[in-house]
Amino acid sequence: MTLPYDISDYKNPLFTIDNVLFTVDKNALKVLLVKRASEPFKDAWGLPGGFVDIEQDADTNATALRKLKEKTSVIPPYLEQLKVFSGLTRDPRGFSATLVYFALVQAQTVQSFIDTVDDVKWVEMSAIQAIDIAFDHEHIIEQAQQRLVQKSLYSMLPVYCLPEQFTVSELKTVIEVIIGKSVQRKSLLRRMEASGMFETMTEKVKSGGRKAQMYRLIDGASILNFERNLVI
Amino acid sequence: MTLPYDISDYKNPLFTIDNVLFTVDKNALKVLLVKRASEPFKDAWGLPGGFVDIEQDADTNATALRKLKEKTSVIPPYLEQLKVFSGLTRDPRGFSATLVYFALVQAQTVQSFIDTVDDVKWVEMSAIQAIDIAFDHEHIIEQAQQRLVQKSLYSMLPVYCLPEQFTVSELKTVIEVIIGKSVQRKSLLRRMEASGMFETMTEKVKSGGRKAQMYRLIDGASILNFERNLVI
DNA sequence: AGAATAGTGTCTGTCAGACACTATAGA
DNA sequence: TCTATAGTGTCTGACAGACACTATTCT
Repeated sequence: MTLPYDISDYKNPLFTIDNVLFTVDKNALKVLLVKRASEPFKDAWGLPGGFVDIEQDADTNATALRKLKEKTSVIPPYLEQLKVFSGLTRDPRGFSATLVYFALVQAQTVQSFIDTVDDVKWVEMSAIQAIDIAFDHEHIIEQAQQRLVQKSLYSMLPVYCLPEQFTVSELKTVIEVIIGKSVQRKSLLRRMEASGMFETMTEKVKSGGRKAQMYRLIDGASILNFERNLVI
Repeated sequence: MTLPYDISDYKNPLFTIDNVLFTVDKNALKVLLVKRASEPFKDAWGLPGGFVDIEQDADTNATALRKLKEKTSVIPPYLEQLKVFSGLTRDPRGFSATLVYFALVQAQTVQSFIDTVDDVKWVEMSAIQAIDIAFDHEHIIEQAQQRLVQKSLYSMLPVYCLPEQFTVSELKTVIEVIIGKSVQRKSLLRRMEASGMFETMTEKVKSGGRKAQMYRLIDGASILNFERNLVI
């Protein structure tokens, strides 16, 4: 089928994909940064991303996942669009628009891979200011963090920073690290029960005191949005 | 400053902007559609949008507003990104990505302009299926509606479908049309008071019974997100 | 037994829903 | 006065926060 159109007829803006991949590790929220190998901002740290490969990627989600897999060896269990950042001045090459995705992963599953390369690293959010960050990526990371905090107040999104099986206390800690405030264990349990998203394992795990019940996300369960926020 | 890059080095996807502009008029939620003047989908109805003009638009928001102004003569008081829809098959010209914005406007302010042209019209959401809609725009409109409903449960966003001054009953009606469920007047008043977003006018307005208090958004007040949803 | 962590019972506070009540305006 | 709409008072219900209490495991 030949159509009388050609993409190159239009002067398209530079269109890219970037990812803000978060994890919680050792009681800190961390973001994945990549050392830029080429200009602009060569040798600065930036978000993992790149151009859509229209031969290879079914859609922009596929691009985001492909780029994340390249840098971490893993497909993250949670991915959603944050927003598009655009403008004339954010990229020295001219008008650009970058579609930013926001993703979560368990630190453990990617740590060993990242340890083998030196152009990819986890950076604690509290240490971001000290790093030379490319483009407007620092601003983008802030926005992504705000979204993560907000969603963690009305959903169980933080489970994606945990292994498949986890205890209530582990979930509690991850949430507290993300939202920066302590949460009542009781409130969490009520929500876990009400959501119907989780199932209990038959084995319990030792934890320094009484053995803890293990939970896991039920296969295919989608993240439920609660009708109230946790109170900050 | 010359850099060793050229946008045309990369085979960019087709990148466009589309708008889902909603209003509430005569107890119905309506969306603005435009008759397509050219292929693909010539003569079908679609969302108002087009290409970024990198000479003219400061960013993609500017593109969205420019396109909306072209079709309605008005800059809508509320605009936010919905999301990017992308893929190989959604546009016959090849891989495409469209950044969709979601906007609200008061029906009155644009009605007289729209009446003068015949390629722009408001369509009731309940009548969408009966219309020949271009691309995946019907799917996009559904997603936008879901977002509008959701946000209307925890914010006063629907005020942007009203004139500058309005009564509690008017706001109540607009919200009920959007979320498709009745709301307690008392709940609304509590929220209006608690939000601090509104101020009362000194004059009241007649309404068939007792005169009603008029309210308006305080200048520069931003939309507050409540911590609970209205219950559906 | 003592320390540490897991888990429960239950009271309070906040705010949405419900709905009866009062207030005011026009016919 | 009757009807229509505006606006208030106040009870209930859902659910988060607080925190004391019990349970279990290890040393």
